[in-house]
Amino acid sequence: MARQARALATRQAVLLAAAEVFDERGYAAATMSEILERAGVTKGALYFHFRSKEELALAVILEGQSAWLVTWEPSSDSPVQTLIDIGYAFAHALQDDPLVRGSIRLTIEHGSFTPPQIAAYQGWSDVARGLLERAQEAGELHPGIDLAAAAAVIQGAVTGIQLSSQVLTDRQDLIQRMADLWTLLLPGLVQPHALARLSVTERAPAP
Amino acid sequence: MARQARALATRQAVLLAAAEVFDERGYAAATMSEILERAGVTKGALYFHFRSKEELALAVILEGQSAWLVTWEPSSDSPVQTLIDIGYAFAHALQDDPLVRGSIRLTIEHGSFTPPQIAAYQGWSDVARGLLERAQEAGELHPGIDLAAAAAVIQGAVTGIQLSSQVLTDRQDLIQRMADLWTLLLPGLVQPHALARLSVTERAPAP
DNA sequence: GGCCGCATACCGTCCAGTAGGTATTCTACC
DNA sequence: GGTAGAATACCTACTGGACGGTATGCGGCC
Repeated sequence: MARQARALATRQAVLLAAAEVFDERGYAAATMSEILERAGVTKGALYFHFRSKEELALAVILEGQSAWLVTWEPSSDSPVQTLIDIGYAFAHALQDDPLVRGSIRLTIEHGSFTPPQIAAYQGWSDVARGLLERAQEAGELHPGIDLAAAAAVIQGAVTGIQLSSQVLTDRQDLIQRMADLWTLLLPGLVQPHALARLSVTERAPAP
Repeated sequence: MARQARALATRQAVLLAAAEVFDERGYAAATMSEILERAGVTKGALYFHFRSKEELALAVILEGQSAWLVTWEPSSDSPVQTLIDIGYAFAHALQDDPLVRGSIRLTIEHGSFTPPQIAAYQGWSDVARGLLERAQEAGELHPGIDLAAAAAVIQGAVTGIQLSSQVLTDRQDLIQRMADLWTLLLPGLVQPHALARLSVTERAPAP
């Protein structure tokens, strides 16, 4: 066994560099050479840790997903408030964490990695769906809401808003766009009495 | 001068094949060889009409945009109804028109073509914004709505829903997802009396 | 001293783009 | 209304370079 610390360090360096390059160029346009260069690592080192470009990309996707899931700790408020908070946490991860950025770009770029992509989309939907179920049980939603449909809409809207914000302002207005989304979306979802208790804009500025 | 009919035909064949391949593989992973093969055209012919791969992609983007804009004729109803109808027209174009599909994929895949991409995103926003302005003048919207923000949210949501639908179901549930979006979104946007007159689901089945 | 972790040099493939020639179609003039 | 010749449209064969991946060698921590 005895995994050496140095090995882990270079593995992380490669992963980080790969995430950056994949985020900037996309999978196909990214070259191993640029990843090597940015990681300050040679080809042998990289191919010792990852057997192919595709395996490296898959690793970026998975690491990015877990890296961002780690940051999510459910707030004790209403389920809908938790959903909103998750959205903002996701937004900040997208702004700050290169691994998450790379992971998202590879996920959005469909083509080569169908299974993990579907998992990522479905994962978001499932989280939203679960929270909406709890909200429905708590009587916070309008009656007759189709939970699966609502969860899918939220997942899609978040995806698209993130993408638009990236293209148009390099994600600088992402937080504002999320607030606008909730402002527009919540009245059709939650009942007024629950709506009044929600904080649509971000509550605590990121530390 | 004297554009020959045959030339136009091959140009169209190339454009169509390119749109298909770009749609399936993305810009970087698409190869000219596959485009040639699918178009039934040789390299010389292609490079006579398009000087480079990038120029070909730009042509696909532009043709796709105009191809889809052509189909849009404003209905005489309320501005918001027009917005809904445009959404459905766009959805059908995405399902049926290869040029539109390819154009959208190249647009979403940011990287090489920044100006036309921004134009595409902005264009959608501007159309939505204009219709919302008219709706506001007609007193159909809630007071205090931020038009620019609402337009941006709608544009982003449509983008994301289209993308999710593509990845998860190859756009088969796109129409349903659009209906779900409007169901959830409109209550936060338009006043009840206007809402009652809107048809959220698609009105006339596509011919 | 043995194996983990990495370095270097190299290979086969494939791809965008080009050079030059050939076919097709239009124009002009008889 | 037929034909020269010019412009347009297209074809074939090729090139140079870059890319992902591998074979083999080597140094340092157990």
